[in-house]
Amino acid sequence: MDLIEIYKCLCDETRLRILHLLTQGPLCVCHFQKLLDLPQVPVSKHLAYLRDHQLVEAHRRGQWMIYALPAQRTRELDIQLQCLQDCVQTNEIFRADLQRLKKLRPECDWVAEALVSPTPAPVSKKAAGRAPVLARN
Amino acid sequence: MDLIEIYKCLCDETRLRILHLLTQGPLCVCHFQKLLDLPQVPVSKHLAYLRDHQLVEAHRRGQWMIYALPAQRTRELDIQLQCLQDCVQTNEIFRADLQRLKKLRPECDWVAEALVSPTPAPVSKKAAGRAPVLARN
DNA sequence: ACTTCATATTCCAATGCGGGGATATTCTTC
DNA sequence: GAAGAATATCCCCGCATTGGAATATGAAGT
Repeated sequence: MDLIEIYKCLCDETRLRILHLLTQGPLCVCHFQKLLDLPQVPVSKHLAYLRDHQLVEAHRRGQWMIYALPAQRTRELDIQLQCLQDCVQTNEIFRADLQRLKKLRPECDWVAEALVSPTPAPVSKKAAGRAPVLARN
Repeated sequence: MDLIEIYKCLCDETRLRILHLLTQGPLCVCHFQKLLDLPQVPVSKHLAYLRDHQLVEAHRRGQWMIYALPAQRTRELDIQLQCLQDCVQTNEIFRADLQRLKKLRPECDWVAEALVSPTPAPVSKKAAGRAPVLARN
């Protein structure tokens, strides 16, 4: 049953926050590290979990992996994402996430552009001028 | 976070089916045994799980425990239950559950009445004439 | 080629949950 | 108060999931 898999993805706070952030647009791993204030490994694992269950899509651009909500979504997923939006409005944690995302915007806007670029080829360093630098793990 | 607990309750197929059935009205344990075709222990356990997380309420009436969706629901729960309804429309398993429930109706209508009865005192055998008899475990 | 950055995977220990069997509890009836 | 019906709880086992540490992969720059 598809629906169960969706709920399994949604029943973890970190994954919920990730999905919620993705409703605002694509992001890459390093952004999640900053936004969620978590080390790289758990972030990667949660993204892998979501990817394995087709709740997100991953696209490589150079050394970055860009994560986004799937372009084609099942009816269930669409409904659930909308529902999540409704539930989350009044929640402190998610509101704070949106605030942090707003501040991080200039640093991660290139992601959305890189994603729509017709050539999935690596992005040149210049184009990705705002590439983030993060400490290991 | 409240929302997470709700999702944890929803991420099991049996519990989803239980909640879905309850949206049609209150039921007691023996009905779930029949409707879900599961032994008593797992049914009781899932109901306990849902009860512990306040997704359902339990009311004793004589030797029966009647389970129902909570009279007072949080906004999140209301939204999620509505969402579940939407998602479930096209699903074979849940449609089949509704069919079985329809057939079982004469046998479990007394539950709803017992629940609204002003005196939470035990129901007399006569009033509960259709009381079910089930094999152990 | 070597280094560095970004990200993924693997290994391990801990935990939570589901199923089954047995048993306990609560209420009703006789 | 003893028996029986409805339900709950306990114990044990297996499995999925999670976090941390270490390591591997893949791409870019020099």
